[in-house]
Amino acid sequence: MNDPQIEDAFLSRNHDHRLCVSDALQGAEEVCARRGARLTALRRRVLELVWDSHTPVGAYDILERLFSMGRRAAPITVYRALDFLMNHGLVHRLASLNAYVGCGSSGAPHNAQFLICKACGTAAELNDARIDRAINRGAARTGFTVGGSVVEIRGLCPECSGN
Amino acid sequence: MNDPQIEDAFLSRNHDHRLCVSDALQGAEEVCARRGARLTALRRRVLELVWDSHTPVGAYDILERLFSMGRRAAPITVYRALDFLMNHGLVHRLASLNAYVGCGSSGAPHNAQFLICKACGTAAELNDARIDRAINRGAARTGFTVGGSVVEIRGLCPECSGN
DNA sequence: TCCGCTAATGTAATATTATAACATTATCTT
DNA sequence: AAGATAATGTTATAATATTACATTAGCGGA
Repeated sequence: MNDPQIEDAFLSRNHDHRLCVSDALQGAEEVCARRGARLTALRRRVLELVWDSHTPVGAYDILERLFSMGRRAAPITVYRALDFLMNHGLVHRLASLNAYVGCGSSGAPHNAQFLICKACGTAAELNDARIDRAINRGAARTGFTVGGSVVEIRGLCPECSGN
Repeated sequence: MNDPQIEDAFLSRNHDHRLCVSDALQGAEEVCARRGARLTALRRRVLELVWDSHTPVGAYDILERLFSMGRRAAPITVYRALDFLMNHGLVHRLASLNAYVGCGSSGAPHNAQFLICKACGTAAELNDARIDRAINRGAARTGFTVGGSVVEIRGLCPECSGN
């Protein structure tokens, strides 16, 4: 952390991220209120922990962080909170990582595509209608009726691909 | 199994499947021979068990079946065989199911899309270049460099969607 | 306000999937 | 046959997730 440019980038990214987290939490409050779903303290804290991480977090990471915040909890507690959050489209699960990320484009449960950087570990949500369309068409061609899809793309994010 | 039509379909499917398995094994032999890779008895048996199943199988299912064939084995044994088979493009892993399927369009490791029927559990490999293209373009638009992708589509296969 | 209902969380145990570390055996090369 | 390498065996354990049942918290109606 000696290069001032890197440091700046880091700080501003951190700052952005903090904003992002509070936005996400506020958004979540609203979504839940609108639906009469209860965003309890525990669920809120789990959502916060998911957002706090710059990269997808495992359920047991969340568990540890709860511990370090002084909250004793069992795995099931975390999984239940994550289930709730996923049902309300506030969090996604990445099957290829067994990990969870906050959902930005929230409001309802939905499919999305994820761009997972194998260098820095970040997972960006894509939501590209063209990919969905290609999937729907490809499936339809074989007579398959699409319910939902898991699309997780591994590679290098713009920052890490050295451009 | 009283409807003769269903029975016929089932039998012919089974028959096809048996053909399929022996084709797959023969193909695997050839691929491995060509590369100087050793398709040992164990690996061959694991591949056979994967193909024997009409639906994706878990590593521990394979383990059990090895036991029931009189072969005592540890989990790691199965995982190693599966690793070998995946490295040679003979088997795919379905991340959303933690399960494995035989690869038909074999010859080399590659990405593929999977159509997973939530009614009968079958997983069909798709290999649709248009989906790949959509993914590459969608990713490129964000500056992301694609290494590989996991595409697992859940829904109803033609047989199960009642058409 | 209090009762009773439901949803949420706690608690304990365990299932399921996967890997690490090191020993032994088989196979290939020379 | 000896030595090198690849494959498998053996044991233990890590990492992820769920089941079953008990308790607590929050809500709506008498």
